[in-house]
Amino acid sequence: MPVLTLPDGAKREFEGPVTGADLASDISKSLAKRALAVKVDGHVRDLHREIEKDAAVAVVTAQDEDGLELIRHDAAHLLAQAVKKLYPETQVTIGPVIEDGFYYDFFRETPFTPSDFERIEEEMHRLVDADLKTRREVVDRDEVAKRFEAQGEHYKAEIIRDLPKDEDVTVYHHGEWYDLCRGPHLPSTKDIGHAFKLMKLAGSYWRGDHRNAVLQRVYGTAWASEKDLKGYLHRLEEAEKRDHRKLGREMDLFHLQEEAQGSVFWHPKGYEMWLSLEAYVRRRLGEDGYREVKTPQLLDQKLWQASGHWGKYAQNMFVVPDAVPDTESGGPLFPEGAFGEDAKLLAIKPMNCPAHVQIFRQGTKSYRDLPLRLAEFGCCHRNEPTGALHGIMRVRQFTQDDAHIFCRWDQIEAETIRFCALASSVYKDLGFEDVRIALATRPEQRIGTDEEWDRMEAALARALDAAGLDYDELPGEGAFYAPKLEYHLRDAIGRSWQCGTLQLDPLLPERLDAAYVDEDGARKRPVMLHRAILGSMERFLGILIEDSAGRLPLWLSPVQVVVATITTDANPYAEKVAAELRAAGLRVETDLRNEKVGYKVREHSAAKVPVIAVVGGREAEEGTLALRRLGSKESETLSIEDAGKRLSGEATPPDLRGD
RNA sequence: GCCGCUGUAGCUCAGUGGUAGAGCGCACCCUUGGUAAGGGUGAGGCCGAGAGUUCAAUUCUCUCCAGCGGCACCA
Repeated sequence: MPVLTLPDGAKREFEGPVTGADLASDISKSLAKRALAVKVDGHVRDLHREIEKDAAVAVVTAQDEDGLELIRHDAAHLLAQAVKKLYPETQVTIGPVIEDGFYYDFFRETPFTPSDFERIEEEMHRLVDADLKTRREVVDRDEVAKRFEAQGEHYKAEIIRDLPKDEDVTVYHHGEWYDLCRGPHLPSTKDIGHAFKLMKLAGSYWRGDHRNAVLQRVYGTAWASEKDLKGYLHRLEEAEKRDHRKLGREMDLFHLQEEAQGSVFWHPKGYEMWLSLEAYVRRRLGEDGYREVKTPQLLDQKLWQASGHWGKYAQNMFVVPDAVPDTESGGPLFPEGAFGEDAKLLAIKPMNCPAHVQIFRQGTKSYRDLPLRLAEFGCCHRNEPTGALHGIMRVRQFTQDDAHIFCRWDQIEAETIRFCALASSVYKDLGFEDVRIALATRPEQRIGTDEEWDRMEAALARALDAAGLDYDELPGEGAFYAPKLEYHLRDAIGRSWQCGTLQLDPLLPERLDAAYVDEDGARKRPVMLHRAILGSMERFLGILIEDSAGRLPLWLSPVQVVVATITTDANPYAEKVAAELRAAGLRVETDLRNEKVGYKVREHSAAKVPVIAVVGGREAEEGTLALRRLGSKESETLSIEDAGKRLSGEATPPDLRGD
């Protein structure tokens, strides 16, 4: 006699075993119609499986998170079913639900093309209309493995062999087709509905390992209703509009070109933005006890060998021989052996830490010098795989807002608290309110004793607690020598970006022989804290552009005001206005072209100029200007002086505001 | 690096086995117009690079390069 407790606390008793479907129709007719599955003690189960025992239950519909997940999971199956029907030689593998949709990985000699989508989608719609009922079957693992093997489904057979031995192996039938699956599933293909769409095609690796076979991945999206699907497609369009590569071109901020793959050409406007951000961070660091340094780009291979980077990361470093290239003989550019064992090789720095240790090592350091905070807007090069490059977000040359804090073990906690406070304040100033912190702890492959790891992890965790910060733990994600903190920022359209980091490092001081003299006169090793707040200037500027959709806060806008004239008669007055606004500290351009003001407004609005000051005969006579804010149709007439005061107030960087 | 797609004017994109087109932008002229496109004229292209097939290749084939989307990577 199971007693089932509904979400509202109501209890229902049944004579004997009951299914989710029975439960739904017992509650209401309309619910029975909409029921997709049933949640039993927190686990989603097939609607037609029996509930034997007392449990907390809830009927799942398309309106629930769980229901949507089921729709997407079934849509993945539907995709596989359609593909198998149209292309029987294809082997199926896995098809999980992902954010906003699903994918399915297939193995196939001839790749799919986007033009296949139409056919596949058509077949999927047909299968939905066919209303194929789902049937769950618990099967014998060896028998079913053989069955898949016999059908040439070698990947499925491999999956079965690797399933945990204590788990039931289940197969789901949708009409004639069936697939190995843990479930649960919708009662029928009809319940998937028609709000799905195949989106894109990509290569992937079997089991995510690049040494394995290449699979064809088909991405799709699926929603509870046509309206939701449309909304999603609309959101994608909106995200495309804020693509920093597109806005960077439209706003004339930067460009990229073949001859400097993965490195950014910053245009005057883009660099204006960079300089504003850099100046802000420089002030914040200066106030917080950091000293800024500048270190060499090219450093001898020997230093990278000593630091340990050569062994582990050489394949991502740019290396040049310290030899004169021979461009005249037509033979090899460098003499034989220029890259050999005894050659002098220089590497362009991929990071700043070894160089900062060199500064620390100059002269004898006392415990009184600690903590020593060395900051650098360090320009680094990393030879990223070509496939990883992406606009200015993932580049080969980038500038980190890097710093290294050299301190004693007992200072780690205080330094971490201090860093967390600074990072939070910077993110807030830059408009990021949703910031998540993660503590990445000891990985499987690591050096050092468990006691040392306990000590390091505890220090970070204590610091976070002391700072009153919530954090998630990321077990196993730490560096091989120490744990680290990661800051993840959520942007205006909900994407998450890892920016800040704080990484403990007892190893590098050891390797590069950094030491200080302690109170008792003994020579001791400092600990290094590698830390960054923005991460990379390039990437962070990209994030700011996308987060704001190009509508940057006034203090970061490269052009803050455009003074646009209505007729050329007002040009001299416009020059006067521009000069006075510049004198008030604003970045101002004039638009004196012989064009209609509507045309000018349109153009500067498209270029995301935050303020347009329109001046004509009336303004010239009165000594005023008409301010039009980006995104507003209203304009406001002010005297030049008032406008200058007000705008320069608004354009003050957040850390310099009096309020 | 791997898989797929793409590469035509500054930008967005049509198009063709017989060496090219639009819109926007740009230049010049007319227009002096009050808040998201006034009109006219004109310049601008080794159709990503190399090889092959062909009487003939921007178009078909191959190789390379780059971009895009994923995968893998991200100290």
